Amino acid sequence: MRYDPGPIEARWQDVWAEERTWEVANPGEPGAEPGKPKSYVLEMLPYPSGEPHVGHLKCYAVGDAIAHFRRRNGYEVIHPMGYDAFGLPAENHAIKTGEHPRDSTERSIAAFQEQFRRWGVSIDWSREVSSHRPDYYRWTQWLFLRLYEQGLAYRTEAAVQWCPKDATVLANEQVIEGRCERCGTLVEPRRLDQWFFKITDYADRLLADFDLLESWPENVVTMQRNWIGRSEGAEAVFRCDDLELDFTVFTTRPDTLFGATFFVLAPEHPDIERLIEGTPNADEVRAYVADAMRASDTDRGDADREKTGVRIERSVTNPVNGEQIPVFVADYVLMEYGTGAIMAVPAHDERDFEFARNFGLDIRQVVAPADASAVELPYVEQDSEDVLVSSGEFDGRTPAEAKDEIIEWLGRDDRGEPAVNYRLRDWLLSRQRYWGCPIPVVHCPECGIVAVPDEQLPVELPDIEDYQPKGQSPLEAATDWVETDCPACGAGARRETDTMDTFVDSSWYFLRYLDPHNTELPFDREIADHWMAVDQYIGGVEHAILHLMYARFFMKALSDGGYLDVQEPFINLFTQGMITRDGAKMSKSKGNTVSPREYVERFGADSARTYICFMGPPERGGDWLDAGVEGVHRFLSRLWRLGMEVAERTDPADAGPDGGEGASRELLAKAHWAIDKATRDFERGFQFNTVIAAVMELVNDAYRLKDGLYGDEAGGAALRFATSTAASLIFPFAPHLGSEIWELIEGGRVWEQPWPEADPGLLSAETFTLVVQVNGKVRAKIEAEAGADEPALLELARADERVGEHLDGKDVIKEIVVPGKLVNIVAR
RNA sequence: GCGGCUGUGGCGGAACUGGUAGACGCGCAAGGUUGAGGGCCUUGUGGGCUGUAUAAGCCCGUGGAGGUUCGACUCCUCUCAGCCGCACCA
Repeated sequence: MRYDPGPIEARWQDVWAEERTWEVANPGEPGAEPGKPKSYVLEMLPYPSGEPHVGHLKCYAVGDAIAHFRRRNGYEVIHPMGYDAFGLPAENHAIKTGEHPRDSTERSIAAFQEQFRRWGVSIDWSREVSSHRPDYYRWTQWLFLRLYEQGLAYRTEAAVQWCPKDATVLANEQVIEGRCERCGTLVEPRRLDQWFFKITDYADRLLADFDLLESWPENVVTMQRNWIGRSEGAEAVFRCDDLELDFTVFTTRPDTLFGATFFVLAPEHPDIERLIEGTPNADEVRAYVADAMRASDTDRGDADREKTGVRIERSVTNPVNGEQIPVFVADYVLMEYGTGAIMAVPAHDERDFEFARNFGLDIRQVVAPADASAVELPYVEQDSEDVLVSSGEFDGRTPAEAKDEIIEWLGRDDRGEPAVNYRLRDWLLSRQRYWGCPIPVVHCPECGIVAVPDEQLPVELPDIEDYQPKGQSPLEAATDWVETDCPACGAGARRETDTMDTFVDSSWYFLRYLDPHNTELPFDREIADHWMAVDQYIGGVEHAILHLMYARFFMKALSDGGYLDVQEPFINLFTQGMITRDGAKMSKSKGNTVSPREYVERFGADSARTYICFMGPPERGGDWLDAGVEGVHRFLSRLWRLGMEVAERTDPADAGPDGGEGASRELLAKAHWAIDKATRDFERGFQFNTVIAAVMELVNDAYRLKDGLYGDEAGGAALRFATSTAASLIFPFAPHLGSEIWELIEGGRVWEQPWPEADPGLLSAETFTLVVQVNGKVRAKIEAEAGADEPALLELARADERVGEHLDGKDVIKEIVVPGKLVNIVAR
């Protein structure tokens, strides 16, 4: 007899599909269980492309284990699934093949559905959504309009990052080292009208509300903090008297204002032309600016690059001391950060120092150690003991004191004020692409931008012939669709042809799952408030910044609009590590991919899932080894055979598991130990590898004791209990086999059973192994009675022959006794 | 440069609040079952040394160096290596 997972898995999958086992009802609906606490277990929704890979298998195996564990611990678990179906890969495929992205996407979705069912993931399929379907994106558009009404969506001309290959605008987050995240092409700047979400309005709340989270990986929080990049400091006004032009700069070091010896503008700064007009080297400046604009962001972003710049024949006034300081344009100053202009303090800033050295400019030290000892310039690191020098009335103040005092002093006559600056930019959400959610506005020559009325939603994506990007959205070609009437005045108007960034779609999908068939609203507020927030979110770290921050922003914006209560969408976040093959990231080009389908067919879904959870802590990555899957498959086979043999050999009428001695007692104790161990490790978080190891130990012991290999044989009741317990504990990882063996031994459905509880009476043994140390080194292990007190344990320890040898001729200085554990005798 | 994480056998990894380092699995080895192979079952498996019919014993060992402690993979200081994120952010 041989364990053949195929028929077993198919059978249980049919049961779950026919009986709709994993569906849960909303409050007030038939089947709702208001007595139960809710738990929203959610894995990041997949982007359907081809068929699922091992990363998906890992994500859903981990999430499913959590979902099962919570269900059996009395929670009403909502565990839905959907597809993030808009996006570039499908569109690129369409460009190449001419196939409609909808067709390839639907095909892929079918493959994902088939695999998820085949994996036995406990999904509530009645809540399935896909972002590309009109009944979903209708609500994406609806939500966009609500944000628009709240003033959180706006359109403006902006210097954007343009990918020439994909012919589209990219968000900051999609530009990696100056290259398109997707295709690696160097990004170019362009000025275009673009749609933005005002995420910057929420910068402080996005920071503060980290406090509302229970458990997020530290590194994700840190990444978001850095991305938001809040810095406190001051704005100070440097005036160009010639032109009566004020330049505000942001600085985190107002204490060094007296050391500002020159002033630098970013090449993109809008006032450069005014400044240089009529100056002798205007053309030289223009040439520099043109060069800088042409240089790629990668080149400009390189901190090691030689500092270049050009002098503008103007000066500005340092507000703290009235000094006229020279003005430069240099590309090390970025237009995107602060005001695009800086005060340069070469003595206390490495970049300014380098620039000053290249251009022979004054370097004036204004902060020095308290003992006035010489320091090497630039002196950047601050010490709280430092004092200001050459700073007029502020000499002798510490930098911290000086910061506040100088800001206040400047503030008195409007030369400066405290300021907070962020690295975070507004979210550029428009894309000049076809396969996305249309932005529901029209452009009317009379009324300007007009929102499409709610009752006309969805603005459906029209079919087009040619997907090739041409620098504008391919939707421009759908003339019948583009030309429309203004909803406000009825005059001829044109539809917006940009589509939304797919991150908009995925910023609220977890709300649609809650009320997926609502035709009046994206979701009912009461239902959303019932299920939200997500109690456990699971996904890859690659979404640490983008998706997770956008969804947090959406939540806050919707909450401000009164659409729901929750501030933070994901209370607990778990980020899984990546599975590699031969130590390398899997990729089709390397040919080292692992096809879940192949392994599921060969070893069964249970083996593949259990292996993934057994590889190691799931937050870490791991290298996929065929031998590892085989090992887990061997273990599941052993469990299956154990079940078969026990079912045949024993009888339900065998005496109950309460009694027993010898081998029976030992096996029962092991089973209860495994229950206890598995439960504690589950509750600790994601310690799946040790949960599975505990079940393996139980199965090993059952094998050892069933035939009385080392003494007497375990009785039928003990064997039955051990076997069904193993099935019950392995169920969250291997749901099919767990169900099969449970049914075989106990009858009924294991998932309807509460999670087992360990019997404390069987957990505590009558004896324990006393470890005896002499001077901290283990010298003996003695069986001792569980309740033995300190003197008794000491006596036992001293009576040991080896211990005696090690104590021989020595004076005992100290004796440490940890009851139930060990004795340590210190002797000299 | 800044921030975060990780270093334990041949490999993946265990070790809860300091108390038997190496659970469990892979690999490897031996024995059993089998016509053979596979499969399955059992046993062994950190390194070194002593010892032996079988035993057993001693020393070393969690990246490295110190420290705290009766006792350290675990706590502290310094240090090395690797991975990830951000990076001219004023």
